[in-house]
Amino acid sequence: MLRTHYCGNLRETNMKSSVKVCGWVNTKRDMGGIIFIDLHDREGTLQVVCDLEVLKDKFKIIENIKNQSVLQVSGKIRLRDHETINPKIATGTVELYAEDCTLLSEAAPLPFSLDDDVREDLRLKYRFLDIRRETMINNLKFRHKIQKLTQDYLDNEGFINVETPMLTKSTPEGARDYIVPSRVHPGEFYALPQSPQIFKQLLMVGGIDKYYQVARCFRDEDLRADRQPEFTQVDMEMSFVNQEDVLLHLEKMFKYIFKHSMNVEFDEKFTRITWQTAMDRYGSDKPDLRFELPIIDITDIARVCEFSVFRKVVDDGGVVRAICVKGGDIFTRSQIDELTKTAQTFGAKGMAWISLRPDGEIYSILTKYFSEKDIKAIIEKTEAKNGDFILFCADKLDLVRKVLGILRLEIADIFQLRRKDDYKILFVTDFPQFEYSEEEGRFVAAHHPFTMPYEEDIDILETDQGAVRAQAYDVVLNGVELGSGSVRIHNSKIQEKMFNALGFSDEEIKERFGFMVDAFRYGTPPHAGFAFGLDRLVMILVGASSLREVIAFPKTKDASCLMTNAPNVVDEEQLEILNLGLSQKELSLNKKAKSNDQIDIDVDKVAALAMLSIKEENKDKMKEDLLSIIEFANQLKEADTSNLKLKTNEVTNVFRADKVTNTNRRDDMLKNAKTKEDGLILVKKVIE
RNA sequence: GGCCCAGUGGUUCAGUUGGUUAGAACGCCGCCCUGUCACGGCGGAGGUCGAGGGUUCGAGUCCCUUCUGGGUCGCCA
Repeated sequence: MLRTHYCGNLRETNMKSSVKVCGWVNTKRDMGGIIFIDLHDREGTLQVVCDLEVLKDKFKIIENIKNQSVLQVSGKIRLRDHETINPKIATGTVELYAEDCTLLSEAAPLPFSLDDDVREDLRLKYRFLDIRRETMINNLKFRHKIQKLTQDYLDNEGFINVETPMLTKSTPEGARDYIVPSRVHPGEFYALPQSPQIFKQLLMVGGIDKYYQVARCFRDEDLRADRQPEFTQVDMEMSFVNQEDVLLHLEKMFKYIFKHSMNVEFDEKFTRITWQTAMDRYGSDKPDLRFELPIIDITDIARVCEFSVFRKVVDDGGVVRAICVKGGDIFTRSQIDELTKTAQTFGAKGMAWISLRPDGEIYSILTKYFSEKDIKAIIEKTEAKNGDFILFCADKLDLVRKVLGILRLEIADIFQLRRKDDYKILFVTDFPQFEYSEEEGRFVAAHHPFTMPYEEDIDILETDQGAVRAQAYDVVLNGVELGSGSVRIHNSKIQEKMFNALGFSDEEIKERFGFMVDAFRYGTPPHAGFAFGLDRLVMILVGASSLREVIAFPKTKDASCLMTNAPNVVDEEQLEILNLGLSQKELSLNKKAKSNDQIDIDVDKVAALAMLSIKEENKDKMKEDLLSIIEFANQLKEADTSNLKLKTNEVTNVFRADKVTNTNRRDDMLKNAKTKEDGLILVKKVIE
């Protein structure tokens, strides 16, 4: 047995017992004849006392031990003298008096300190070390807890955990898919699932009745702090339920999770608001209700006011809306400028405002455009009092909603109304069934094409698509969309209408989800479901500002992995097996000449790489350098370096910086490069 | 694809209107120390200032290009 206890779990109750612990050496305090070591494992830190008199020969192991080495220590747990108690650690009242020790693994100096805040790229490159930090371990532990609580809840409610395929078919109407080539079927591809949507519905047809899965999902879209290309959803589906049943289930589930993970209880029922209300009152389909700050429509006042800018907007079919900020008169000029800048960033032409001074004076650039009557009407409508600040946005409906929605959040931040330990969770219901896609010039499914519209809206499915409301709902926590779900269509006739409304031809229906339409002919229960992003929930609950803090091995902004260097180039043989070829265009577009890939030295390839790394407009300028690198590459060739591989950025560096004149640098690179083995880039000649 | 921010020994940072040999802390290496807990003391090594080009008598500092990472808009049913 390598150990009897975790370091972090030892307490006074373990006094005088013989224990064996293993862990990483966090710090060493060497007093000469006695050395203190903070030994750390996932449960915490324990002070180990190493006495020369006791350890004898083994003492030199401790004397020479490097930070972060892995050490096994056995000995007795002793109570610390009162004055040597360390209140900063949980084990602070005890210490391990070492009787024997073994160095299990020596550690090289770490590339960064585990105590410092360190550059993101370093953290990701050495993620295995980054995870060793207490906060990361705690985040992952917490994530596990949330996942387990969710599963416990669903298990208890009679849900069955079923796995669905990762290699599957492209999902309709969604984000871009990650695709996987098939060796057996040349020229054909699987898609990685964006969600198990279709499969879970087919499980309902199969009679599973209540299903859940902690499912990995993939979307090939650009990343954000709260968006990773692969992420985890807790996915569920139920048969013989309506929307109300699902919402009650979700409410119960989230209350269970919050109670047992955060010790947070929600006394009342979750707030429910319709999408329409959310958009009008808060300018967002995921409103943050930790504060109110509602958006107020003053279009009617604007229509007849004396300010021509507002009037014109209204005449053109736009709206004018306002936010009244209680106590907003304290805004400084630069804060107002910031708000205006935000409004403009999101497309507003400007941001009008009125400040009501505490003494009742009205301060605004609008005073000269507005009549006293207008201002009075606005103050009345927005219920503004002395000391308040009213800001306006006038434009098309969508833009006004968006801009005021964002300003609302920014204002809340100024007043620090978005506290991390405050949790407001709500349902947004009655999403529109369709939204108009400018890009495609047609209505597309707002949720997905299997979403059930309200009964009373079925008649207008094909005639007034913009007005159809779906039985679709989101769960929103503190302004973040946690997840969404819907009642599904289980009636072939309605499904057919839906496809028609979306403009699918019979051919397309058959090709894209023929199997599903077919399956629904054989007895489909009414069903509905939901899925929420596990990563996002955990992120919010641990108070992190990026998903990377709660995912063990996340990707960077451009969806690559700094640790493994994925994605990378595969060799020609693999491509051949898959019957894949890369076109010239792909080669120069997909930047396989990325810094971390490596290449065979070949005159053409080096030249090609050089060309790839230069922008078109700079090519003439760089021509001379290009000749240098070709010369350099030739020299390498003559030097019999057929197995030589270099990092591509090293190659470009050579050609840019050294121009083959710095022989020391070149020799260094040769030495360095020979030790690198993997990687092969297929760059064809692109200079013509 | 657009916009914004950052890049200075291993790490975190400082670096004045452009001006001697680029500093500090931690870490690392060597020596001393039997009650420390971010131990302490003495000594030492370590830097193409991300890269290239330009302006200048002179660039870490100004300009252009480029790489890397982050944030954001578009995008994300």
